[in-house]
Amino acid sequence: MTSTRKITIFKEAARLFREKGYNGSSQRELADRAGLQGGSIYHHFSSKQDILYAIMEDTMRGLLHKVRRAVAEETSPLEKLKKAVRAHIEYHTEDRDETYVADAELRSLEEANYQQITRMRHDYEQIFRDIIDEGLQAGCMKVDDVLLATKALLQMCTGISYWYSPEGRKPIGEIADQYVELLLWGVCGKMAREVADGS
Amino acid sequence: MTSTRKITIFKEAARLFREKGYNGSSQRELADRAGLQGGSIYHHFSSKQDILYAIMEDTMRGLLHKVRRAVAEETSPLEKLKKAVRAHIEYHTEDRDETYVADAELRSLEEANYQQITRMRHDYEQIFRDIIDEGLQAGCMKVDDVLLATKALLQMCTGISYWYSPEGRKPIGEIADQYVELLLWGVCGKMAREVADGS
DNA sequence: GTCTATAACTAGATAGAC
DNA sequence: GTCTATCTAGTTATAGAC
Repeated sequence: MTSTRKITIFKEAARLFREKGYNGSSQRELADRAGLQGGSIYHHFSSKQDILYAIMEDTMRGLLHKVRRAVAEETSPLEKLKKAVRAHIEYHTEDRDETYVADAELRSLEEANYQQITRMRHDYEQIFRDIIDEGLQAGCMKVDDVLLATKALLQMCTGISYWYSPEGRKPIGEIADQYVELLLWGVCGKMAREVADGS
Repeated sequence: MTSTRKITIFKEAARLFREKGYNGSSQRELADRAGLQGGSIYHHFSSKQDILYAIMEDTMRGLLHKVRRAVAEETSPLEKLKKAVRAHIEYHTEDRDETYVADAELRSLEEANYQQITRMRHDYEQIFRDIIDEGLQAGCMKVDDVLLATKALLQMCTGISYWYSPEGRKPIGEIADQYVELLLWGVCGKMAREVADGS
């Protein structure tokens, strides 16, 4: 992504696709928002599908990178999970248009692109699955089905990009903290923990 | 929904919209799947948007009805939450095409329809918000922000309609049980509970 | 690198025969 | 109640001027 024009098209596409969906967005409206005429887009991207794929690929690559880095700093499964979830949430609030599109438009990808992005999504989920596996072995976590717990966890956190707004009442850090608390302790666990702690 | 033909179009539309999205689905393909010619659809529905609205309205009404009934049987907040979540999950697996569309195509609704469905969604979320509020007051639940917890909870459970398949390895009842466990206790809470119980 | 013009096609919806 | 034929408008993408 060298030229600034290409970046503008990329960002405006993410915003437009988020608002109206990939199939509900026309190349003309995208061009209009990016400040050029319809045909000019094809100098920067070979097709509308090409733009969608760029958004998806960039997002998955960014997520993989950020979460792997966050996890690498830690050794305990609990700290790894906290860091991973925070990184996931930060990315989903900072680049919320792109992550929303990456999450909602899987079905709009053509076959080859779909295969590639699905592979990256699988690698991404694997990071979380591995952490929970470690947590079970270390005895600090307890779930019946790791795959199910991973899906549930990610769906809950990904959902933030559906409603989060930077103008909202709560700063990102607080939202992330509360999601971590919910994931670790649920709506009841904190009571049991206080009993266990004798507080 | 009197005629069987209308029901067929309704069901096929839910399936098609789920697969390709509202804007990615053509009236002709829908007609084809429902076993009639393009123009014939307009004898049963006045427009494509009308079909989408029917799916959304029917789904929200069904969810409201089912979850309210489930909650009405119980008095304790904990049992209410369990029943409500199970009802939500059951509905999302039984009518997974409709619930998927109802969840994913909000942005494809025209203004007046959007307002109506958003109102129903608000009422639906209110049921869960009220239960958690009761739980806090009764002292059997503990969360920092009820609104945030409600959103997180529903997003996690709604996500089931994105991956659930009736041919899958796990029966619905088991999936629902494990989601309830996760929501109540998180990935760590069950350890603390065992300590508290002295087991 | 951006423009205008347009080709080739597909969309939702309607009209009138049966 | 379903068909066929068709209208109008919008779609992605390309071509060639500047």
